Amino acid sequence: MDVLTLLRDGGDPVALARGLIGWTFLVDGAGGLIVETEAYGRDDAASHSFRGLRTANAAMFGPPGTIYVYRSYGLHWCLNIVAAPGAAVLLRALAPTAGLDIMAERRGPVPPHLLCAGPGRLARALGVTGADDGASLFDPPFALVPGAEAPSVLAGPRIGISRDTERPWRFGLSGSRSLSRPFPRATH
DNA sequence: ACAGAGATCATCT
DNA sequence: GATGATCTCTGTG
Repeated sequence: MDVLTLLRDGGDPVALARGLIGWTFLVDGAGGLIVETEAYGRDDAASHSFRGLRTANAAMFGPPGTIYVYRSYGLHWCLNIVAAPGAAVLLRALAPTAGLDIMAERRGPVPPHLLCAGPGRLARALGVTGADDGASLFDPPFALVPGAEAPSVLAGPRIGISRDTERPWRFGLSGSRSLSRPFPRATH
């Protein structure tokens, strides 16, 4: 099942998270290669959707392709793409390829490979905020460009969670320097 | 290189 | 009152 079919018909967030590695994500022309993602399911104790529909997580229950933005630790914004109602993919890191100047402006003096190396950094660099919550991936300013070929993808446990910590639902582009953290016990 | 703390707020207990 | 799908800065080895 390819990414476009998953996004059109809705489907497994794990398949979408893995499939998005190597694609390019842009907001207003700024962004880069998706090098790190995480999947969150509907019946997944680590997921914001686990306790059901709330005002803050309503966008996560929208149709496939809905943008779900939440505030993390009271101060960062993090961006998800809905795979199916209650299931989504967290975009954790990009390798910057476009709009480096505007992203550097938003992020301050950091090395280019760290501009989007982490979910909070990524949202900051792309200018994504709570105002984007509920928007559609298929409409401007968002854009998703297919990857060239099947990349080498690493998998490992998700980061920063305290429940269902062992599911290998974090995915990364092998060899990328823009990962938020390395994959210690990485598997293909 | 690694560890710890502070920032900051909606939601949950 | 505690807890996060985090980041940055600071202190120490």
